[in-house]
Amino acid sequence: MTDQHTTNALRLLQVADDFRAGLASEFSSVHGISVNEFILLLHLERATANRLSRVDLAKRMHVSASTITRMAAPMEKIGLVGRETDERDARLVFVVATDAGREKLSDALATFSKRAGYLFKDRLEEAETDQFAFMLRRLMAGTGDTLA
Amino acid sequence: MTDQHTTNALRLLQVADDFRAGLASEFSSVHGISVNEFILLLHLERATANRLSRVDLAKRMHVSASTITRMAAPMEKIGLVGRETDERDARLVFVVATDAGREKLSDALATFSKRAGYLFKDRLEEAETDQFAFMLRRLMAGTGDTLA
DNA sequence: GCAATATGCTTGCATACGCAATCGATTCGC
DNA sequence: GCGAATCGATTGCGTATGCAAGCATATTGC
Repeated sequence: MTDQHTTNALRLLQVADDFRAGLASEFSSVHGISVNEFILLLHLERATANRLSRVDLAKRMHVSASTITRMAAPMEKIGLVGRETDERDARLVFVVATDAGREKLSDALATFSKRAGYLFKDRLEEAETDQFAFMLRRLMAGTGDTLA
Repeated sequence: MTDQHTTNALRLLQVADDFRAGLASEFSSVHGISVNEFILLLHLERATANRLSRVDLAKRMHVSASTITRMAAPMEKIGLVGRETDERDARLVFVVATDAGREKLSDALATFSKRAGYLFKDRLEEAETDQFAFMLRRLMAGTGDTLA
């Protein structure tokens, strides 16, 4: 009826949703940011010059460009990100991480790693962890501009 | 800097998001339902008597009870689910899959399986697929009432 | 038994998001 | 060079969702 691939996909979604839900709760109460804001900051950190254009961010995050515009606005207001323009192309508006933004990311990343530890530790052997990483990387093949 | 667990969690979210995004697109255009509506139907199918209370669905789906109320309304209107009450407890309102709902689920499940195939086929060996399933199942330990 | 508490569901309000239209800026065709 | 097409960003509108309040029903404490 349901083949192994189907089962795996269902489990993948389930595990990811569970993890994200727990993360959202702790991010909200401890760091005052959403998971998507965390991911936005993470993309900025890993980008050259700590900045990315809005459409670039949108593509990487699977959201629309308008979402980036609206997500960046309050983050600008509280000083997590700034705004820069391109000298060559006046259409581009970069989102750039500020020092406060990088610090917030660092704090949130500690929470993220802690919860990642909860998820994997005691559930996978060390060799399995490596193998899991290897398999996930292959599943991401063709996905450009990933975070990990 | 970022340990293996952190990397794996990031990749897990990334792969799941990618898969969900592609699925949402095809579900919307081909079957006229959202991914969450599909998952709701899937929960009903796997429940005894093809029905679940709203709070039960909410817990399983990581959404609030109000979301279930609002999600079920249009699905009732187009005949995918029905409404039943409990004789013992008048507070309970069950969401129950109709024949049309089960048929819709069956169609959507074919699409789901096809895309699951795209994701895993040619990327994991058969032995790895089994191992992936095994690892995912351990990662779900403690998560009650799963779909797979 | 009855008041107090808990539970299930719904609804008002606020927030997050996508799509389509729009505007300004750039690039292309010729 | 210049009009046409393209591209990046923003905004209006509709939809989806969570939280908190409200309401009806059950359960519990005494």
